[in-house]
Amino acid sequence: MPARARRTLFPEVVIERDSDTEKSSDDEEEVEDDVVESDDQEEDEVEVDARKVKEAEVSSPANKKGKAHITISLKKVCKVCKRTGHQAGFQGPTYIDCPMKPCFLCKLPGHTTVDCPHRAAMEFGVIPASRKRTNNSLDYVFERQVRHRVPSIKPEFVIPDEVNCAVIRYHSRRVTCLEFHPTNNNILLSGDKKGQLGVWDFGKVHEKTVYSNIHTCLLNNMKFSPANDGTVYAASSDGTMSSTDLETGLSTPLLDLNPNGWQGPNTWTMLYGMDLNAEKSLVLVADSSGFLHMVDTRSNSKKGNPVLIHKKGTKVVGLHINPFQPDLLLSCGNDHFVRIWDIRRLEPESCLHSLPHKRVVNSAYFSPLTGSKIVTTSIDNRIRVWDSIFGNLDTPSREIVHSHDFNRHLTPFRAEWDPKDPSESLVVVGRYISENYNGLALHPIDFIDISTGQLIAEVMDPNITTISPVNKLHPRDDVLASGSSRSLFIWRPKEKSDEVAQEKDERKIVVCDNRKNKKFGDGSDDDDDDDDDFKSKKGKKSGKSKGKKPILVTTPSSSKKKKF
DNA sequence: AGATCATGCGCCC
DNA sequence: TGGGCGCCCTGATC
Repeated sequence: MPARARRTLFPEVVIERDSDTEKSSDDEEEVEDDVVESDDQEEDEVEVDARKVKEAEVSSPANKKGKAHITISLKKVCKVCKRTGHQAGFQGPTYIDCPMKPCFLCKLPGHTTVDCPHRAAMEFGVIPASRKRTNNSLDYVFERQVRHRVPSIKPEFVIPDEVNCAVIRYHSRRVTCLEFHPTNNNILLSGDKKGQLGVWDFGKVHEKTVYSNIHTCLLNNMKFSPANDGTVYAASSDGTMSSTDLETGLSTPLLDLNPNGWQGPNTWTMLYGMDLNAEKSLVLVADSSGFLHMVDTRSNSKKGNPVLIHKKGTKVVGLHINPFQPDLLLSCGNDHFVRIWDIRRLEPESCLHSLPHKRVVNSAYFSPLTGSKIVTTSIDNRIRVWDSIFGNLDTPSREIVHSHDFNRHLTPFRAEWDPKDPSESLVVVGRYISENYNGLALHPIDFIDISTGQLIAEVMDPNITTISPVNKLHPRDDVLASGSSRSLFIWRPKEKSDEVAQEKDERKIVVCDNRKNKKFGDGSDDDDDDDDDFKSKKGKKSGKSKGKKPILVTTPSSSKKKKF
């Protein structure tokens, strides 16, 4: 597997052990504080031998209030653990870990990220559950009613792996969510941290609209109305849930949890998870204090009282209605739990199942066709899979180690199903950790077979050096949409996008700069810019390959895409 | 090129 | 139980 081969790209790093490192870290910190504000005069005095510096630090009686007596160049100090003798950070496109910290990927002790076995081949990260045969009535129901809907032969996966078109700096803040139009194959909706809603016709690359007056902050989730595909519901951190007409941009607030405006951070409530129940014409939204709210879309009025579905005071970040049995609701949140509910009997403590996680859960989804599997993404760097909601739910069927750490500046990662995969085993998820790809530090978007934990494809483009935490697969076409920082990208399978490119005389890349900044292009019409802008700013961590246009996308191997 | 900032969650007292 | 502090691969801007 090429992933394994990739490992050879990592230089062997031998770090000399500093014999003093165990000593008094408190002192060190105090000294450092002083160092930062110290005077310049003595700058030249101190010399660079790390060991010497160390001794100086420990022995110097740094006076608490006044000036420090010594000035030390911080160059030789590890920026992670503040110790000397090694340094963490990028060296070219390769990140060198701080050896004092546990593995950044699997979080287990005994090795650093570079040596982590999960990094080389993802399937090593799979922790299978012991096979439990319960033979209870739910198993029986599953075998009888659901099993036949799950195809036993896995189809070939088609991986959209080449950037077909992109909108750079479309949003003025990072992208938070994406949604494909239910009937128009070329429309992609995107929400951002500022509450703006983007409508992009990626078939005619230049056609794009941004509605900026719907919400005032983070657009956390949106869904199309099943009754009318011109209407979108959106939940926002401004505490409102709205219904918007895409044609006119007219928006109606259906729920406002902060009717009295800002009364301080303790009273402000935000809306996160949201989903719809078409049968009952309900919008379900969950807030930042553990409650679920329901709104009837026929009367546009609240239905019932809010129900506490997660620990009081914690965010409920995700809701999902079971596609096969719409009375089943899945919720997940910051209390480290995923819960399954029957919305006909919604009361606190009445959940059908609680699925415990080690850390905050970013997302939890039923499988898109039969609704019988569950995939969750948690910030403990694990994707968890339950193969059947009718089976034993005590432990997940598999845990897949995957780098999608929490970072306050990134939209939380979510593993998303491929809605077209009849075997319900393909999932996309962005990767946090970077890898050295021909001299570039890139963060790929991973396609994972959750039935085995195998990494099917890692999709990246040398021009996209930012992390892509938001990804969505098209419900009908072989298209992947991804949101990376403020930009949106549409990926198609390589062959196909070549055809499309030949057929069309369209520009693929649009730079949509919301600010009045001239730096991009020459101040002329945005739409006249092209690929140069696409590449421009990038390459911070990139080593060599600057000017050339390398192969766009790599997948582990071509054979992998086929034959299952 | 380097400094600055934005600002969520875990953990510790 | 709650406030305060610290943070490992960010990204944009100046």
